[in-house]
Amino acid sequence: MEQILPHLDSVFSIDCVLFGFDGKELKILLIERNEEPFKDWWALPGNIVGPDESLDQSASRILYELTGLRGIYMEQYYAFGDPHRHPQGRVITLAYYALIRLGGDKELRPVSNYAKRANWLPITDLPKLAFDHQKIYDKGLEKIKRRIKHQPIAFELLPEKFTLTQLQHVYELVLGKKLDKRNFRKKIVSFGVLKELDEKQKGVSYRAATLYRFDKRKYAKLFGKEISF
Amino acid sequence: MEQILPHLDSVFSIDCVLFGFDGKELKILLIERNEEPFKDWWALPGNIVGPDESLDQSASRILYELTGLRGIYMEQYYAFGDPHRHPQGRVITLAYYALIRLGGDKELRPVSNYAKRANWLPITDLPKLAFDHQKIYDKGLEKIKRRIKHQPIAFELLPEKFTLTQLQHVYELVLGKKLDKRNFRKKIVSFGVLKELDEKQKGVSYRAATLYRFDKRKYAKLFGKEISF
DNA sequence: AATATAGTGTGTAATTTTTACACTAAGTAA
DNA sequence: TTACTTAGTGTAAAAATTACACACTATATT
Repeated sequence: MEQILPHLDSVFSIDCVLFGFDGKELKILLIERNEEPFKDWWALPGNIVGPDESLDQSASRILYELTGLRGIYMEQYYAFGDPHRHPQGRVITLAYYALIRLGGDKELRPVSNYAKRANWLPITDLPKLAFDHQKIYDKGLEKIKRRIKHQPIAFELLPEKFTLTQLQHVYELVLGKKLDKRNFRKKIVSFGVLKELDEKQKGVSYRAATLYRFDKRKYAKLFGKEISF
Repeated sequence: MEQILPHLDSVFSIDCVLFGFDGKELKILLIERNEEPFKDWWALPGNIVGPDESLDQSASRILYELTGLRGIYMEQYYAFGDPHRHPQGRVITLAYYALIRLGGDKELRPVSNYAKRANWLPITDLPKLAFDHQKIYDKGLEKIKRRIKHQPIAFELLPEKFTLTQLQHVYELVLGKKLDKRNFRKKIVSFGVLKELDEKQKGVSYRAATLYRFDKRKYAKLFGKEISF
């Protein structure tokens, strides 16, 4: 029923669960709040949707403002709207997730005014979160667990060139279980979306592994066909 | 960023894609609008979220108001928020779907004021829809196509007691393709969530089929394990 | 130069799952 | 009794999944 537009007080926000991978651990970006309510608590970064933005644009802007990153795969996954989720009024929030490779080159642009600091914290040891952010995070993790089985999102967590072992490591962390090396390789290669490079891994004190790259062109051709883990 | 609650004009609505099955066709419930904009167009039923409702509660209320139905499996699936999706202002809408068995017993309670009429229309022959409702519907259909492969939602479209042929018919309509009878039966029975009844189908002019019922208890036990079509 | 170390990279057999496919049985209607 | 219509069933071939172990290579250490 959209033909009547009453004058309402309501706030619509976006919260982001930014999953980061540094080669070792899965982490999420949290901010330490500097204002009431939940002053000094850790919270998911989020912001209010502007009047002239689409939701995806808004999510991209928010991600950019908080991290300086652009061009990251992001997707909305759930709306949270319990009337009491925010102590100061009705705030409906739409959750997005993003997957980001951490470390090395680009560091995060320091984050704004409303937070004391921002930090990447390992998901294995998260603090208590403000508002219903634990719920939002839980649902986000659940979502990427499902999605990594069917869509090529694991590559977003890795550098452009990566080894099969690194890729397997990402799958294991997200799915929360060990995978068999030979079977993993067989399957992931059989999808035909990896390009084997001539290059080898550098800087390791053991036999260097072959580097691969995710081949977007090949993946585009497969579209419609489902990958399945 | 939820600590500041500015005074904003924004409207948050819910639109429902109600899929109905009458034993033959898949249909959705549409209303014919009686007011500008899009007067005389067909549109998805929807309404504005009340200030003290959770989103799910709101969706249930809206479904109830529009159809008189309660206790229906509903799920939110996507938020649509293009700034220009509504010609009169910013309206962000959250889409829900519901699956309903039509016909026989309970008829729809006539629907309110803002629509000339409401009607179940077969999805094979839909009219042009108001606003971005075609997009909302498309995404909804896509969603249940995915979901019917992994979750027992097909049963919501059928009466409590149903035949395997009817069940197969539902899968075929939703997935949009023919399935092999023997393989379908083998698989669906192997999930172990159907209870075979002593009863037979009635009122057909040919051999009557055995009736089955979806066994929620058995399904609950399987939880965690994934069904897969 | 020899050795220790640590991760890379590979094949196969057994099992399970999926697919393709056609006829008889049962009930109703004429 | 016959015609009609749908119910209900099995098997063999192909494909996918699983479980499983060792030799190779590069570097670091002595």
